Amino acid sequence: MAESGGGGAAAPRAGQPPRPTISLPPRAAYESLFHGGAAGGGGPSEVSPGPLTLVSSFFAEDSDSEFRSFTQLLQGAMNSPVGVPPPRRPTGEEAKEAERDSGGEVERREEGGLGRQNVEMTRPPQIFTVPPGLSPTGLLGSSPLFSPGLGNFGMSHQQVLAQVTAQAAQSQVKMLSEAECSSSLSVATATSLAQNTSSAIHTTPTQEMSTLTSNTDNSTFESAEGSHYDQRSQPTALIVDKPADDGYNWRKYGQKMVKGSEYPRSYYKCTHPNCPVKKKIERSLDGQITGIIYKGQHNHQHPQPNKRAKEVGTLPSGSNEFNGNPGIPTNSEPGSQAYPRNFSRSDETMAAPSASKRDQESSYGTPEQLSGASDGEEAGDVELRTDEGGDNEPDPKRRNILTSSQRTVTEPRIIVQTTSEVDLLDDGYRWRKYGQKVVKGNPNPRSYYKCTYAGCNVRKHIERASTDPKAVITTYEGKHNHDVPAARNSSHNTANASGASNCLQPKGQNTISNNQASFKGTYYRNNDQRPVAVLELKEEHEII
DNA sequence: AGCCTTTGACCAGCG
DNA sequence: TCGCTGGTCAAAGGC
Repeated sequence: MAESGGGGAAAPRAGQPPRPTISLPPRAAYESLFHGGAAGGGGPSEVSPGPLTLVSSFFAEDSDSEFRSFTQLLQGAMNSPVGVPPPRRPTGEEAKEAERDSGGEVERREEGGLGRQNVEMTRPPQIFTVPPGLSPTGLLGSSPLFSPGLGNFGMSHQQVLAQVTAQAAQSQVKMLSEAECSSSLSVATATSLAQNTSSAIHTTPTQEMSTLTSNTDNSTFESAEGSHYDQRSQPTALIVDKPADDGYNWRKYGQKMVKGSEYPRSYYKCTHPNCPVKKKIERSLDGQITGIIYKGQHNHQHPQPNKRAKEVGTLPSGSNEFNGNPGIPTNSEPGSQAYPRNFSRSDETMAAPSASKRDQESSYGTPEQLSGASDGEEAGDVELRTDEGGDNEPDPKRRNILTSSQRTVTEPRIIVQTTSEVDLLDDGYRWRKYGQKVVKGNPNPRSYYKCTYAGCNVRKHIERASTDPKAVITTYEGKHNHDVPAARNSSHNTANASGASNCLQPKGQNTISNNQASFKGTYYRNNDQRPVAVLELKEEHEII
């Protein structure tokens, strides 16, 4: 009890620096982005502006009115001072605020302001210049696209931010598995990614990103897996009844319904002796994880894989472990096999939705491999939060929150994918470049591609960070109305056939990588064996 | 037998 | 001071 501080944890406390704020444009302003003018009524069939456009448009209205590309925004985040961690607004408050804001001018505090501020950038030099997930996070998190005032999205952009970040983290975690198998991959990079992501999240000791309990019928964030799932009606692979499989052993010690959320919150403790790490998991009524919050740092090594190996074979097809890395040992412990040693710093890193606890343990052997972070169903929104301990805690407690909520996905779909690999286009689909543009402030052009499949209007934008051409943000827009070309698909399947084969890095499949390591996030989770490492943001287009 | 989940009760912080 | 809320405890039961 003493450690938790009760409900007060969510409330801002005296002494904490004021949270930066971001004023969102009037609802109509951004709604017009979707509807081409008057707010209201939009439908899935309507042509929506690309996410980049949305974001850019939003920021264009903001402050300097200068066009900002994803990269620019991201860079802004990257260059943001580390300090001034904004306290996180409690979920309950957000919910209330969302209600208040639902009608008009919206002003929200951007905590964590990944895209523009308070991004802790203490990562090592080799770390990604443009941390995957971080950039889009900041952008999207600030984007009116997901603001609560937009239809019934019901998500604050903080939530969105958290989600995106979480997803990014997930993706990063996933990449870790690849890193482990592939000598060509740099674990450090993955780590850095995670760090970046996490750092962006845990910007304040009391920070507590809102739980993603957004209305399931209006907005959707989900991983690519979810996307695939949705597209191909894949069997459910993510009914989660377990805490995220982060490789550690957890024991549930409580559950409670929390205000502001229709979902119950479960409390878990790391079972390791004297380990102070705890995590809270919120689930939807259907069992899907809507949020995971890690608190504290593991003071022990990551459990040895073999300990869980016994259950590996029992992993239900439907169990998706969202392996995050929630409690990565604070110190780069050599013993941390499951997770890259480099993760050490990101003690607070990721979590992932997962299946039941036992299942998750079973997957531990290759958590990242199986991670699929968010697959189809589970993939809803994933929010990874990191809470740091007290302001001056020697051993800062951090909470990693990863929330996901199941949502019905409809178009438009926005997938934010970060990758440093050249294989950006090879995601299983066929793409045709139809445009390219050099964005102000970024010497690297961001290219536009369209799916070549007849009748498919999916497009994706690829933007490279100005600071590092390999740092790429891929944004998907639209939804494939067809399956992935067989050839590539089979390839994936093959790779996915066994855990070891994950190292094959089949091309395509929403690869995610950082700019330094060729991480190809081929995370197979869906029954169709498709990689699910894509960080995807889906928005239900039922905007009112 | 050990570990875990469930669940109601209790405690503490906050407004 | 009281009520609300979140977090934790701990007994009971299950696997």
